[in-house]
Amino acid sequence: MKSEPTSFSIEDLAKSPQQKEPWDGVRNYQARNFLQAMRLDDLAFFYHSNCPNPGIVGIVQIIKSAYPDKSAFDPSDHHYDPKSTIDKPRWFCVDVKFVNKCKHVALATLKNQANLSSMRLLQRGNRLSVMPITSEEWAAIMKFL
DNA sequence: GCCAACGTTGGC
DNA sequence: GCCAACGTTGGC
Repeated sequence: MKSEPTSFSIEDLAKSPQQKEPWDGVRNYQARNFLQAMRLDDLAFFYHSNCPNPGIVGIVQIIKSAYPDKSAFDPSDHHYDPKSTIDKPRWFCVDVKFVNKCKHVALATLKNQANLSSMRLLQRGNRLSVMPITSEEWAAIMKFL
């Protein structure tokens, strides 16, 4: 799960009440589908994007599976989408809980790993803010921590 | 700030 | 349905 640290960082999540937040504002169909594929208690890496040192910075846990994203209903919200209604919600979010901050694993480090070359995060033109990871990739990255 | 990649919009 | 225009993402 990717976030720009200037808008929401792993530190922000750690400082949140009960260290949990809805992961809302996702407005891409493919990313939405990945959110909906998440299951209660799944773990995810928290990735800092669009910053001086992009990379994995921590681990979060899904503590509530996909439910309608209220920010799409709010006209004053930056992520408002009039095409998403309470009766027919188009966008969804999950709740994530802070698990830990980990050693920073830089994007460059991930790119240097031969066994991670097929990682979705590393594919050309990837722009999804939420994406799946294989158990093999997860295990390989855990060895850095 | 630049630029490549990609998604969305809307005219036709 | 095609495609140009535009907006966004995100590494560098």
